[in-house]
Amino acid sequence: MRGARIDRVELRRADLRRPFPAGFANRLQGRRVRAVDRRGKYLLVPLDSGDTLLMHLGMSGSFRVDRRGSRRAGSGALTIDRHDHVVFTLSNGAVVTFNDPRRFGLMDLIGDALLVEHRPLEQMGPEPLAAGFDAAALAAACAGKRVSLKVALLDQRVVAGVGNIYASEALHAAQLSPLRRAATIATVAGRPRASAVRLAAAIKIVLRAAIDRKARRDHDARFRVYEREGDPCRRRGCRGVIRRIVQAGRSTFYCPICQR
DNA sequence: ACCTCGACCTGCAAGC
DNA sequence: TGCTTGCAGGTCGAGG
Repeated sequence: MRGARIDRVELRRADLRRPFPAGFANRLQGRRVRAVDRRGKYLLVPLDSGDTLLMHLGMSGSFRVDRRGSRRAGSGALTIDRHDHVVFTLSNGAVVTFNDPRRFGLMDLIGDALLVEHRPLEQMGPEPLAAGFDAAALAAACAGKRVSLKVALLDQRVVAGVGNIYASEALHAAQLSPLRRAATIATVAGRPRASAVRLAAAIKIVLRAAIDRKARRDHDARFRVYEREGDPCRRRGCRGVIRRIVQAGRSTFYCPICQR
């Protein structure tokens, strides 16, 4: 998409999680894509018009890229799935299709002046893989929080982009119980606790490893705790059995032996 | 201001 | 086979 012009936008329904904004397709058509960025779980596509296309995949959203004119069996028409909701046709011959069975995804178009006031973006915590994210930042964000550590990690204001799988994975890597109050890793006397140091490092390691696996298209990815209820803990020397609990309506997986 | 809960949707697997 | 139930990678508004 980067550098290309958006020649055509086809909306195959009127809404995803929310309605598309007024004039969505018209405001996109003919515009050039300046960049394709990400902040937390949001995709940001600034355009030459001064608008930014804001997108979120929700739970089940995905993009597919087809090459116009590429050979396909039978006709030259591209196949359309019933959950293909938006089709972008680009000047470089690419056709980018947004598919989302559950429609928890989101597309919005926001003028740059208003973008800075966009609530979720404005309040979003630090990018975990950026230099600015460390034990001190994490500890500060957890200060005074009465929620559990697991629920705090899912709060995008604490740290950006950590979802339900990697919240559990990071806590296991840091050997911290998901049930602890978030405030228990907060700063004492100006210095982050060892638990905050471990958790900040674990988040980075777990996310980098996950991105790596995806980059290598390794679909054999094995989680250490996620979806492993009843299975043995994978920590060396630990004889624990992975447990599943529900926190804030979401599944949490952890080892009750090595996570404290 | 902070927190928890249910709602929003469809698809799939397990159990009966 | 066909029904029901529960669960799924995420927000977000209502209400406590």
